[in-house]
Amino acid sequence: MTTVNRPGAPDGHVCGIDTAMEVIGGKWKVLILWALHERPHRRFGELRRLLPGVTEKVLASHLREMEADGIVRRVSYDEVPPRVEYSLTEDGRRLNDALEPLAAWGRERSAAGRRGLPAG
Amino acid sequence: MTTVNRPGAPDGHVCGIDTAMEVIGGKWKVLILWALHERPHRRFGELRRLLPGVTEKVLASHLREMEADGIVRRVSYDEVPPRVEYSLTEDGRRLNDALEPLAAWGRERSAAGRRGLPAG
DNA sequence: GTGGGTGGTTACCTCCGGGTGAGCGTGCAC
DNA sequence: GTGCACGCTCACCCGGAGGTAACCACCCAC
Repeated sequence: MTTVNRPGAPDGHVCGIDTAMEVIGGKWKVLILWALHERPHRRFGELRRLLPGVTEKVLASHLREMEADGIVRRVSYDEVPPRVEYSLTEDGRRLNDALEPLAAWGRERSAAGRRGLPAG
Repeated sequence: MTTVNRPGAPDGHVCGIDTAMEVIGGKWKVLILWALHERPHRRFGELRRLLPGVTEKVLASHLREMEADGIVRRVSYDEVPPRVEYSLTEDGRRLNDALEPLAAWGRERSAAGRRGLPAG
């Protein structure tokens, strides 16, 4: 998603931002990242409860994509009932760190109470 | 877009990230931000040429939204032919700064050549 | 046997962000 | 009067991300 066909970079990306945007471009991905950052080794149902409104299908596909992107690690234990644990990879942790300034910006904006109002 | 109805914050946001994600959640918004960061006071047609593939409609609506979000300033000169200049507000500049680490992460990832491959 | 909890998959369907193409209103060049 | 450049706006359409709901396999508690 959000792939921009643009010359200038071999992979069609302009400035690294859109590379990152592709990775975090799912509706719930940053929240998953956040949940996994707060505490590593989250289980599927735990994540689902932490993200009220997400459906199993979407959560599962998001996690698959993030695993394929190398930012989430999935460990499945061969038990009954089945147990699966998700955690951040090193790359995922660095992505989360890179998101912190953005989060700070958002928090500032929320604190300032502006939610679509023109800036002063 | 990407609005998550979630308790815990008065505005339905969890951690500031999704506040930011809403603001930059358009297909071309980060690129507009980038173009406006490289040089302030871009004209409409200039931006269109800088973002090959964007349509007038989408560029216009993106700019309107960013203006409403207070990160872009729009100055219209009453001339013929009409001239409109776009620039970043202070908030927009800070947003761009907050995006830098993310861009660095993306550049690193591009440099590492991984584009969806599992992490090693 | 019925229900619950585990972590999914599958088949549909909805919704809206974004793409397409046209038109507008002005003045200048031809 | 025809066309162009500018910076849009409007009406329409499409694709895909995401939502809905059912189902699967397993075991335990009742």
